[in-house]
Amino acid sequence: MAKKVYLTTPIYYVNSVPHIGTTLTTVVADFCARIYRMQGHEVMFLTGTDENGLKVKEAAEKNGKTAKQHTDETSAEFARVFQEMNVSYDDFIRTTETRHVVAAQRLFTILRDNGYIFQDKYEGWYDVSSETFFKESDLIDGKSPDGNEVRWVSEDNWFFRLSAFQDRLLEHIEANPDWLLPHVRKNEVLSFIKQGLRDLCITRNNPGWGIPMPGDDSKVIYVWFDAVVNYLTATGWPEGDWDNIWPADIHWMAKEIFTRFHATLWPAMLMGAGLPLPKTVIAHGWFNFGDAKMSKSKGNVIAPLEFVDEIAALSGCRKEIAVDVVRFSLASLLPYEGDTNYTKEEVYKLYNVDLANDLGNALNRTLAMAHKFADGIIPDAPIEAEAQGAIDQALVSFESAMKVLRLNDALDAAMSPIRFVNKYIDTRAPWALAKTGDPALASVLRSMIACLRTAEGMLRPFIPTVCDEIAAQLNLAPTETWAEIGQPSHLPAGVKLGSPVPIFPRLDLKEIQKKAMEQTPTPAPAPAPAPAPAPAVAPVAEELISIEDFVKVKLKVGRVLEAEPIDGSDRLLKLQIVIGEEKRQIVAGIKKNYTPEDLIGRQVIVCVNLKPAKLRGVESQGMLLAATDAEGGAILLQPDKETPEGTGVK
RNA sequence: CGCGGGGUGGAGCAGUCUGGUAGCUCGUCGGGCUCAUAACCCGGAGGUCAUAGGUUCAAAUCCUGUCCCCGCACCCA
Repeated sequence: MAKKVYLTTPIYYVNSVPHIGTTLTTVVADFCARIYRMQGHEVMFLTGTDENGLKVKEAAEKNGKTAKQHTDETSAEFARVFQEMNVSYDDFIRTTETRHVVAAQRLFTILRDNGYIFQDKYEGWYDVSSETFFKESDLIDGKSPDGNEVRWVSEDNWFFRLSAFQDRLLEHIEANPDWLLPHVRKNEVLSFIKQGLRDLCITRNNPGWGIPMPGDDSKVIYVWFDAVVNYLTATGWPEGDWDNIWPADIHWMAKEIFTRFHATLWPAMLMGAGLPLPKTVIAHGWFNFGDAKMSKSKGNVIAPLEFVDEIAALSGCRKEIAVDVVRFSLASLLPYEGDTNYTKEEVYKLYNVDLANDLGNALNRTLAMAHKFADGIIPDAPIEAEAQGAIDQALVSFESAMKVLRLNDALDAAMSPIRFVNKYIDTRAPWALAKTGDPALASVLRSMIACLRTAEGMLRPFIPTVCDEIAAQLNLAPTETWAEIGQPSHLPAGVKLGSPVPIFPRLDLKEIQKKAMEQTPTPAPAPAPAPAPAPAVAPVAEELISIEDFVKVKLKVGRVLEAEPIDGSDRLLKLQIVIGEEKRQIVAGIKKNYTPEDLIGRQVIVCVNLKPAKLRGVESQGMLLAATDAEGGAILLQPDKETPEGTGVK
């Protein structure tokens, strides 16, 4: 039996729900899975969730749930979104599953037996606030690179001898130029490795959640060390015919987990265990969201399923078609090397231009002409050389794009018969041929239909539902294998074509823009001169919260005692604030508009029950309330009159 | 000298590795067609390829310097 083609996405961290970026990675892998299946391979497509790590436990407890409840719920949400997005995964792994715990421990043991994991009394500088170890040479003026206090620690831990693999990794990269893709990323990895790989501390003290280290329950395996093993777990390793799946053919991911983990740590682990390396490791870039970075506070995070519903509602297309619209947009806007903008407006444009005007309309006009000039029957006539050439070229371009997994270029190739046919129709003008009774008409019509049939096959991995619809309107069976695309037998003559029904009703972009303007009151360039009552539409646009929700936020009056800048930060100031009896350290991003001198002695409003966070490694125990100016600078709120510190605010 | 990415017609990008007529999508202007979802097709205008220097017969592309922008540096695909 031929080895399966094995494709993976990263496992997603269960502390957030899937957004358009998560969906991008997963859907891109799905494109590949569907392409390989059509090309006759047996495919194993894996995705899943990463559920270990201390933060998972903390997040669960914060929400009053057990870690298990929390991970069950979030993991199910990922699975639901992927299913709705028509992602054809074969297995969904969760790192809390027994099979994974067993595999991770097993690999740990093998590496230890092979001498790549060693116990050491760790002695070195430890930055408590960022929970990171530093070398002597990393320290700057006796502080961590982030400017935090470090302390000398000496404790038992377990290390992975990553440094032992430096040369072998470099050799492997040199010997396999397309192992790491795209090449810009490969270059990053090369320079990262050449800087020197350090042995990695791969155990942590057991917080009661995580995979216990074999032979020592007081430690758990470091999350990243366990997470990458999932790719091996899902093959059944070390039992059964796992090597019918492993090695992975493609690990897909986004760029931030490429260099450090998938292009160095993971291959080194495999080398150390004597296991074959994945054949291709590839990272895509990020989506940005227009002017603004994606951030929850700005509310510009695109939730995939909501966006699907929105497209369906705006255009009137079916929801399953809207899913394909989003899939199409992900392929089309895929940030292969750099980052790229992903905005709803951009997707609407793609919808109209590529899907409605080009693809939908090409199908529509072709079917209409076939009915008008050939009784709706696929003519028995040769395909014109020009059309066949375009079809062949599309297949060739597709193939070469897929060699380096440029899915955006592959999509372009799949669309090319459509772009061709629109020109072709214009050049050959079937209506004119019909008028003069030109015998070429049958060939021209058949050529047009052949282009659509080709696109139906080639676009199928990207937009399967749309392609089903195209096949249905052509009254042909859906294309199943890549080999049949472009073959004469794939387009039987004499078939009675269906009637044209628009798949993508055009979007009225002007109307959408107008609506968007109404919903988002344009940010006032200056403070509004007249305190006009808030427009009635404003609360509708935002989610309403109850008074119970509001009072959860505990606000108090405080006074700034001390203020000092934080090294290396353009925005942050470290403040000591007195709030009644209490004194707190708060880190605030207000350096743009305030100097420390401005602040000392000043009264401020503080949110006192915000979860403490570390900013640049400095603990912040609350948040100052402030307005945001046009440049993103902060404008602090303060009581209108002197107020005793500690007074509640609501 | 923290790390990374980038500066190419009005907008968004490709081309840079492997030097050789500056390309794509949108917009804009003009024309064509009438089969089609006011869609489709053709053509025009618009670029000193950030900047200074160097290498070369030849530079957006290679080398050196300078300026500018963005992301990261909690978390995040």
